[in-house]
Amino acid sequence: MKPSNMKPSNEAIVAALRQLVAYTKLEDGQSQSFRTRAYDKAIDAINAAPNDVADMSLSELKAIEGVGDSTARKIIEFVERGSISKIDRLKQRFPPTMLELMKIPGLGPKTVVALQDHLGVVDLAGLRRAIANEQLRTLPGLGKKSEEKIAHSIELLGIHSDETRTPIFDAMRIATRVVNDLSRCDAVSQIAYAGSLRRLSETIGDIDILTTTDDPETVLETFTSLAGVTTIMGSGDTKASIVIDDAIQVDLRVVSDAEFGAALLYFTGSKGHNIELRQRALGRGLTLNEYSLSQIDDGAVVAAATEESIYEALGLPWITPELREGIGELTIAEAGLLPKPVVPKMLRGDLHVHTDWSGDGRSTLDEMLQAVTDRGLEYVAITDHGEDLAMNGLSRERVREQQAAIDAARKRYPLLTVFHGAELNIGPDGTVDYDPEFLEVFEFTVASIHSHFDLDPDAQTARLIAAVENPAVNVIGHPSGRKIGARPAIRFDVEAVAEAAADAGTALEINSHLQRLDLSATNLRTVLGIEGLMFAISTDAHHTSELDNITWGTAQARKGGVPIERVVNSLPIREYMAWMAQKRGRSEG
DNA sequence: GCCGTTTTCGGCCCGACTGTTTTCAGTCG
Repeated sequence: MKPSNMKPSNEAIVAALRQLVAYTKLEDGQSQSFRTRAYDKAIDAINAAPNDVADMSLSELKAIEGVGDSTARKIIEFVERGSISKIDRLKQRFPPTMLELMKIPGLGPKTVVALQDHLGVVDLAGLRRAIANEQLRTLPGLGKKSEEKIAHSIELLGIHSDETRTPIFDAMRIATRVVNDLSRCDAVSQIAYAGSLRRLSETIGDIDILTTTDDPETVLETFTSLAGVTTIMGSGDTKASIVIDDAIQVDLRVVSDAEFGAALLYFTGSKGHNIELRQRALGRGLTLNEYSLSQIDDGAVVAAATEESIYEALGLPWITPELREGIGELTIAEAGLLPKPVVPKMLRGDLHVHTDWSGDGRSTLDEMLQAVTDRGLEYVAITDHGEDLAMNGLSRERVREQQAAIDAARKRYPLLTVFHGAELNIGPDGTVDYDPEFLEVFEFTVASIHSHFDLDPDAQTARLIAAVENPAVNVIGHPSGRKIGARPAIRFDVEAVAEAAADAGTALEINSHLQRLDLSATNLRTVLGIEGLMFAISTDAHHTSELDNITWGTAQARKGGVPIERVVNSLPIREYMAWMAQKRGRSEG
C-alpha cells in the first residue's frame, strides 16, 4: 500500500489490528493466545479513545492502558507506511482467503490451518470441493458429523460474520419480541436481555437473553420452538442458540434465581470488563464465574443474586452496563470518579417533540401533552418542522395558528409548561427557516440538518457553527445526522462545534431514537471536557409511544459519561428558563 | 504481547457444547 496524505482514522487502525489478530491466530494455531488477547485489548482501548490515535507519539501510544511497545510501534508503522510488516509477512504464508474461512461458524484457526496443510484448501471454493469429495472427515480430529456441520455452516455464512452486525434499532425490536414471547412461558421466572444490547452498542452481533427457572428443559424447549426460529444452532442443558427470522442469532442461557446477578453480569460483558473483574476477584482470594462470586479455598458463595452485591464484594460501586467496555472503568469506579448514571426520572422536560401539525407527526397536540403529563414531565417544547422542510414544515400562517392552539391547550394542562417551539432546518450555508423577526414568535427552537449530508468537513463545521451562533437557536438537533446502519454521520469537527456551542449558550442534543443515538458516545467523550457545554436529552418523538425512547437517550448519556449537571432538561423549570434567557440576553448584548 | 501493593520475569479468566475422544481438543462467548 502506498503512503497517503490522509492520516488514518481510529477505525482504519482498528481494522488493521483486527487483521493482525486474525493472521496471528493462524500463526499461533489457536484462537486465544496471549498475543492475540493483548492485541484485542489494544483494539478495545483504541476504539474507546476520544482522539485521533494517528496523531500520537510512541510514548503517548504506550501510555494508553493495554497498548505496549510492540503494538504502539505497529500503529506508528501503519500510520507512516499504510501497512504493518508483520501482516505483510503472514500474508505470504496464509492467503487472505483463509481469513474468510475462519469466519465460518465452527471453523477455528486450528482447523483452517489443517485444511491448508493436509488438503491444500485455502478458500471457500476449495472447501466446498473438499466437502463434496468427503475429504474433511479424513483430517485428524474431524469426522463425518463435523464435515456435515461445516457444510451447513457455509449455508448460514454471513449470519455470524463481522460484516453482518445488526443495527441496534433492529436488534432491540427482535430482542423485545423474544423476551415478550418467552415471558409467556410459565416456567420462566426472571428474564432480561444482556450482551452488547444491554451495553447499548451501536450494532449487535448476537442477542443474548438470560432467564431464571427451576425447569430449564421446558424453557429451552419453548425457546427453540418460538415463532420465527429458522435454525437451531445448538441446544444443551443450560443454553441454546437459534437464528430468528433468518436475520440474527439469539443465545439463551438458563440459570437459577439465586444466580441471576452473576449470570447477568457475565452475559452483559464486555469480555474485557469480565476479565478485569475476575482478575480483581483473584486478587482478593475469590473466583467469579457466571454462577457466583465465591471463595477460592472453600467455594463458599460470597455474592450471586444481584450485580450490585458482586460489585460491592469486589470493593466497587455498581457500574452501569453502558460503561462496561474493559477500558479502565474499574479504575475510575474505584476512585469514585464515575458520574452518577443519568436515568429518565432525573429529566423534567422534553425539548424535541412533534405533533400532527407537521406532516410526519402522528399524534395530536392534545395526545402529546397528555402523554407528556402522564410521564410526569414539568415542561415540553412542541417543535414541529419549519417551512424549509417542504413536505412537513409549517407555513408562517400555520405557525400563528399553532401558537393560538397551544395558548388554548395550556389552559387544559395547568401543571405543564408548554413552549411553542420549532425544529428549524439548517441549510447548506448554516441559515435557518423564516427570518430573524419572525423567529421571535418561537419561545424555543432546535435546529437540525436534514439534507446536504455530503459537504466537505470544513463546510459542515462552518454550517453547524453558524446555526450554533444563531440567537434564535437553543439546541442543535441530532448533530451528526447519522442513521445507524443506514446513513453515515456527516464529516465535521465536533470539538470546534462544541466549543462554539459552549460559547454561544447553545446545547447539543442527545437524540434518543435508536436509529440515531446522536451525538455518538465517542463524540460525547470527545467534547465532555469543554467547559460550559450543555446537552439536551430529547426524544424527537413523532408519536406518543416514542416518548418512551427517553430510555435510550439516557442510556446514551450514560455511555458517553455525561453527568446530569450538564443536561439542561434536568433543570427545574425556573432554572431552565433562566438558561434559555441567558442565550437571548447574550446575543442581544 | 502486556504488565507490576508478590513484579522487569512469569504469570496471564472461566465454563458450555460438540464431536471425537475413553479423558480431551476445538470452538465459542
